[in-house]
Amino acid sequence: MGQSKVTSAEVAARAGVSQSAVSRVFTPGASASGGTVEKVRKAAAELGYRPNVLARAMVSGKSRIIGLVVAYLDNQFYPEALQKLSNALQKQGYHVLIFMAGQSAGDIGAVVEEILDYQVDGIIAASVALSSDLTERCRAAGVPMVLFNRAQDDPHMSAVTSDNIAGGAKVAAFLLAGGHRRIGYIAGWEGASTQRDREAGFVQRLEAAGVHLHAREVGNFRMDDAHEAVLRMFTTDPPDAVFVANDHMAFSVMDTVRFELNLNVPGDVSVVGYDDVPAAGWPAYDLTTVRQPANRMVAETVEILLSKIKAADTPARRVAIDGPLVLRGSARIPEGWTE
Amino acid sequence: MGQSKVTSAEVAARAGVSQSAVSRVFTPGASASGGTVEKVRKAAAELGYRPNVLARAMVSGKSRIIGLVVAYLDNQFYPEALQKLSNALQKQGYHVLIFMAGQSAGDIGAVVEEILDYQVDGIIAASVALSSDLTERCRAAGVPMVLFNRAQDDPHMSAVTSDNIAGGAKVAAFLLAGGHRRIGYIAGWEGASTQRDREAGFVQRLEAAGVHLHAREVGNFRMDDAHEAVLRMFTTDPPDAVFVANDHMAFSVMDTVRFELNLNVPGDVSVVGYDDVPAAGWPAYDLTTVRQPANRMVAETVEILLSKIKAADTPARRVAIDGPLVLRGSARIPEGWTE
DNA sequence: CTGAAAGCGCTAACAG
DNA sequence: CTGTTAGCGCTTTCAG
Repeated sequence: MGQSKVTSAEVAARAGVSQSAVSRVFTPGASASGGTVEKVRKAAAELGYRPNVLARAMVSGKSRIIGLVVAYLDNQFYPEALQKLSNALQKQGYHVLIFMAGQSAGDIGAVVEEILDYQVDGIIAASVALSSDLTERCRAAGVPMVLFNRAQDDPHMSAVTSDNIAGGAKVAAFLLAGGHRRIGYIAGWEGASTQRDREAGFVQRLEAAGVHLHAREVGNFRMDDAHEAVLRMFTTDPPDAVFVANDHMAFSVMDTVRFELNLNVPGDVSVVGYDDVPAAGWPAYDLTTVRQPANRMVAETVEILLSKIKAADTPARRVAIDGPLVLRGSARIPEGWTE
Repeated sequence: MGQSKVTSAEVAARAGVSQSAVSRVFTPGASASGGTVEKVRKAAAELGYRPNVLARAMVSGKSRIIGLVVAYLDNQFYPEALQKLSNALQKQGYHVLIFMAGQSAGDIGAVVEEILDYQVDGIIAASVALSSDLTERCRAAGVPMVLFNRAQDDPHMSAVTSDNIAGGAKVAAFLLAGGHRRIGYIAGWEGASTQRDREAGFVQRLEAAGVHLHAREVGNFRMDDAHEAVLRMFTTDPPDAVFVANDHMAFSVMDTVRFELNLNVPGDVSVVGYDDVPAAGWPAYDLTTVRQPANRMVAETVEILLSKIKAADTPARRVAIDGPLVLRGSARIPEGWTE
């Protein structure tokens, strides 16, 4: 069968030029005369030649592969991000090698090693926390990394998130303005910076108005945990509003409140989420939520990563992008509220 | 900086053996004495050595990379599949290089070429149709390919789907048993084999009972198109049941029927979907649907692909896996119905 | 079992 | 601009 694998040498032979001439024609920073280019292109086309990316990677040291670590694809925010990330990178001539990380921290280490084995040009870690020796390992290997939708204390680690503190504060202000005073919070996984920041911004703003959190339960960013959490929260002295750390859990919260507790949303209780995933806009939920500006987050991530790839000495950047509170029907809207 | 990139030669030097000895220790089909293995492993550990996958790929001709082409990650079925696919492959020592395909057919060609450039060991095409010259191109390149959740007429092309014809038939039988006679169908994108098969199985079973499709509109597997489609379908002589070609559209259909048409589901109209994505089980939709057995589909896909990689002469296989109709609350359940 | 040697396909100096 | 010459880091004969 036609195991075609055409090499540059074969093209060279057919074009009557040297092998390196062929290489030059296919190398962006080229330098070949019009005649050569034409002859080579013709021969290449006839033979169906395409440069072997791996061989190129070996010698150039650039694989044009970006390793992407992801954990949960269940939360619709991630597939969306993955798609945008992949598209943006593709547009720049890079491709994404996917690594599914288990939740365990030890597991993550193995995953990073595997990534490094592929000589990736960079790593994007979405929704995962890296230990400091892991980040050190990457630095040692000379592979830039940027955290997506998660931040870390290490100032040398680039990270792109939405402005979770401001987001949490917005929700607090909104709920307060709506007249809510018995406000509950369903937390995400406590190891996540996003969870901590959303809660911090939220609580701070509440406290600033002299309002204390009425109730707090942990949902770990999981629907089932969120389900249990709401049930606990409503057993005694139910809140009149609940801020849920992400939309994914908020759907479960709304369903539980409506169909198990038989309460009306937003009549009996207002629900606000975070992310603005597609389903938040579906009429069945119509969830008021803080939008994570995925497009801008992706653009920033790609830009930071690529500049670090181009110049290793580019300083780390930590970006928190502001996202709007999207007003929908799951929470009472204060009269005259505008933002 | 510690651009560590340790090579096998360095390990060899430190271990006091030849470079090829190091290679053997790290090559599965090895053959090295216990002493050598130990010395090498020790030196490698001390230096933090790991074989360069790309270099290995160059000489061995096996990159252990699988190219995955995907189009829509909006339909939750795909992220789920991607996750399972990636995990299963990872378990076998392979990794997934993602390629987002635009919808245009010409675009797909470019994507496949790019994939080939990476010397992938195999290709999984999810939810995309390949032209025959493209499949020919892959065959010529000696790269096996299997279609996931989409089939093609070409008998030489391996494909894994659920049994869409049987699934469609199940829905028809169920709706008929429920006493429905004015049955509508919202089609997916007509270029998709899944769409055609689901409809064929559905209509055949209906016809067998002497029932004609009451109405038919096209939703293209898109929520917005589905929205328009339902609206059209209900303007005159509305159906009392609707089979929607996938869950993704079914959510839009349910929302439209409930919140725009102010009809009751399943009171006024039964709705049945296809896929059984996570959201179908959420109380807000509680969608009766045909389950696509993702785990088994993934297992089959991986198995077919890997055996083709191991032995190029492995014949193509076309698998259609049966999935159950999952009974929930969006459609009237016939009395005494059991399946 | 082990080392030496020959490349995989390509890019990057290096002289012309 | 072009051809020649080295390798990238590794696996794989081939002798020993």
